[in-house]
Amino acid sequence: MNGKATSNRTKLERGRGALGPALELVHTGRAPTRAVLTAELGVTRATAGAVAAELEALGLIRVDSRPAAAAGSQGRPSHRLSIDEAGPVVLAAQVHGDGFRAALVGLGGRTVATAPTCAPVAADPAQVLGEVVAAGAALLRRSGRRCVGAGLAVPSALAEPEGTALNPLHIAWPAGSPVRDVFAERVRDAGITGPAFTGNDVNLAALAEHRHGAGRGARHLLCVATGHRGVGGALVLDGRLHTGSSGLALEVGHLTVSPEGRPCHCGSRGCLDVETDPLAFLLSAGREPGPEVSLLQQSRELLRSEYDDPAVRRAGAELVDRLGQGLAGLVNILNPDRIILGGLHRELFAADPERLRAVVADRSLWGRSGGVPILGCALDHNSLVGAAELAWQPVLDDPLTALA
Amino acid sequence: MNGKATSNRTKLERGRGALGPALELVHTGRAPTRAVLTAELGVTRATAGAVAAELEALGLIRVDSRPAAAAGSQGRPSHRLSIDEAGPVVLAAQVHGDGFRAALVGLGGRTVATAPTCAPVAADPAQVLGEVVAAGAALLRRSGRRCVGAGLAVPSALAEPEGTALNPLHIAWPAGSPVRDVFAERVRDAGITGPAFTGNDVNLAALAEHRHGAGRGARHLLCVATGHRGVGGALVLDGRLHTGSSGLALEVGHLTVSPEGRPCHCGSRGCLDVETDPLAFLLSAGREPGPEVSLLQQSRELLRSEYDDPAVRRAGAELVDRLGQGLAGLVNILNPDRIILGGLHRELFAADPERLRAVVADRSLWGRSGGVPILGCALDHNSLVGAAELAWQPVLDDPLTALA
DNA sequence: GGCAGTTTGTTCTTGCGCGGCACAAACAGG
DNA sequence: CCTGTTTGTGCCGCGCAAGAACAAACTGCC
Repeated sequence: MNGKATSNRTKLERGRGALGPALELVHTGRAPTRAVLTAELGVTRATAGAVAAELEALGLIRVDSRPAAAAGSQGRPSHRLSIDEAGPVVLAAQVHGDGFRAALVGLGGRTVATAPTCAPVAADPAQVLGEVVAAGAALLRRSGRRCVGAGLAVPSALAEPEGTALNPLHIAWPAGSPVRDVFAERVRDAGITGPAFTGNDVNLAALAEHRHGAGRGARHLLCVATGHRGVGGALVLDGRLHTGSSGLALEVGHLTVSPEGRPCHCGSRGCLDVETDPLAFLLSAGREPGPEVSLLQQSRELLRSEYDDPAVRRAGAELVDRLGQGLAGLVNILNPDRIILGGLHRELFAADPERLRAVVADRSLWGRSGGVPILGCALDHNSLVGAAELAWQPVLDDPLTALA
Repeated sequence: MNGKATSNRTKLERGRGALGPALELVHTGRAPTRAVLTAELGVTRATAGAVAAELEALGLIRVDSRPAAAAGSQGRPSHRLSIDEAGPVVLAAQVHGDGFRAALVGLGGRTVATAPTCAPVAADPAQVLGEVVAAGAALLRRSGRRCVGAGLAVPSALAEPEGTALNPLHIAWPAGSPVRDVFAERVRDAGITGPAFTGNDVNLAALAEHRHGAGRGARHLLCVATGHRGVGGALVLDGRLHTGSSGLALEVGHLTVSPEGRPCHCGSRGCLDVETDPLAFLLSAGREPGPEVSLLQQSRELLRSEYDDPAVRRAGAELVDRLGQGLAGLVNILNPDRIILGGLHRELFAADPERLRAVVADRSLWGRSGGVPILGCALDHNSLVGAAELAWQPVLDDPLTALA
């Protein structure tokens, strides 16, 4: 007993520097066993063992002594690594046009508990954020698990480093609301431990897809999505979100994709925003948008149930062509190695994948030689999971300090 | 004597990990003294001293024991750090439409020796690169200094990771020429020690400006330049060139900047390429481009000597407006914290800086709140210096290994 | 000129993270 | 049951850097 404790002490004091990278490997599913961890970290088995033991001692991961399923290869089977199901969680929150919601998310991007969506969103950010944090705090109390931080996804560009919402979309918040500070304050007031972070929803969706979804393994990942009105973009470079020097990067909505197109409030014509969002789809298909459900839902319904209608089909093809034009422009500038589409763009793409791929390849320089892989997003609630990623980041960077 | 040698040994074996960062600080002029180095590295004085001593022992920098000029502050003056003037150099080479040339470049971006420009550029890359390497080798022999690598700047996008020239501009090389391999081979054959690198000239100019020129201190630096025909772009993110996943990033020439504009070979109209290059300027000013000197020289001459002519002035303003439109589009996507212009764009900007600044601020989202600083490039031969940076990079990353 | 105060350089000790090695453990196959 | 292979563990030592104590070089004041 005593000897075991002593050896544990020894282990605990080793491998501090590699702790973060090791946890990130387990977190993103790239280190299923200790042997793989050893190889991925490029360290000795002794160091990897010490690191894994310390992460286990911190309650973050589990090291199975007996490998459940024997690996097909010969030699001694390696210990299986997994996220500790009883480990800490983070509070993830999202505000969007249809309401707001809170969830608890563990390591590995696993949603542990979700509160029902609340609607509508009041005009006062402080009130809404207070309610969503309260919902999260209730989930936390019920779960009895430790909380190490909180993340919030908002449908607005955020000025960096202030964290004020520049253009809240589909919610009646005033532009310039200090959402980052307000959220942090509400989190603190609710007695939730750990730091609080706020990010743009499309950026966070991209981050989540990169770590746990359709973007895994991509070096330069471009995400483009349209929800209700307008188009959002995000870029993950070498595993890190690129938000630009003041948080305004990837404002892709005003790329010109149709010189003769619809007028846009920006003063130009044929912007991606007004040519490829759900409203543009409905108008192109000759439908009158109704007020009862969201434009996105109406568009989805149209695409699903009336795709036989030539007008709908033609409208879809038109939007795909415009979207392809915009993506090609982005490809020429950013040269990503993968593109992920969200919202209506994902559905349009799914309806005719080859058309979009062809347009992008045709309009981008040297697109013929290869072509960028295009995929639909693969995660449910990816903005929520992305918000959780923000909160997990300090733990991934330095577990010892973050959990101290 | 013996004691001194022993203490030197001790110093030499310390501070290995911080060696690269320290050299980079001196290289980029951010560590003029040992005290500043200590602060920038965030280490103790002892460690910084050991690092500086080892870099001096490697022949890379010099540590002046007596500070030349007393600093205005009180306390003991710190030892001055400088690049060792007798230290190693790298071979830098550049090929462009008007010829090719070789130079020797030391640390700190200082050009040590330059061979005269040779013209014209033959159609065979192997021949041209053989000649330019031979010119560099001659410089090396004459200088008697140690060479630790070679870098080449070419006017073409390079496919990564192959290093083949995709679209050689203004030189009669076949598309797809394996310039990186050919250059490396010629360098090896000439008996030049150290690895050989090849990059796009605009990218390398951006890198040089970031480290030694108008881009110093910028986090996200965007460079746009026009030489003879077409427009090139480059992006430095957190000190590293962003070339995209296959080397094709920042192909900015086909951004639409004038929907009703001139037709472009890409099939579209009003591309940045055909609207803002020297040919566009001459045509807009109503001048017939002559064959005797380059389009860039004709444009510069026109701008310098006939700026009183209303037609020239109007043409300049038109180009600035188009360029501003393109830059605004890039700002919306990349959100850089500084923009540097090269070639004719620099001259047009210098002729009326406020006009371009106003257009960019007006056309970019939230441009009013701040506005991106725009500057002309500040370095002579920035592509050449950038090519040298490529060759220095291994030394900056790990001096001990690179010089072994 | 002398003295206090400040900043920097140097030496020595200490700690600790990790590589390397030897050995034990767990599997497959003959 | 033995061999070969792969993985986990305990132990040693090395290299890197922090910290403390001291020396050195300069400013400003008396």
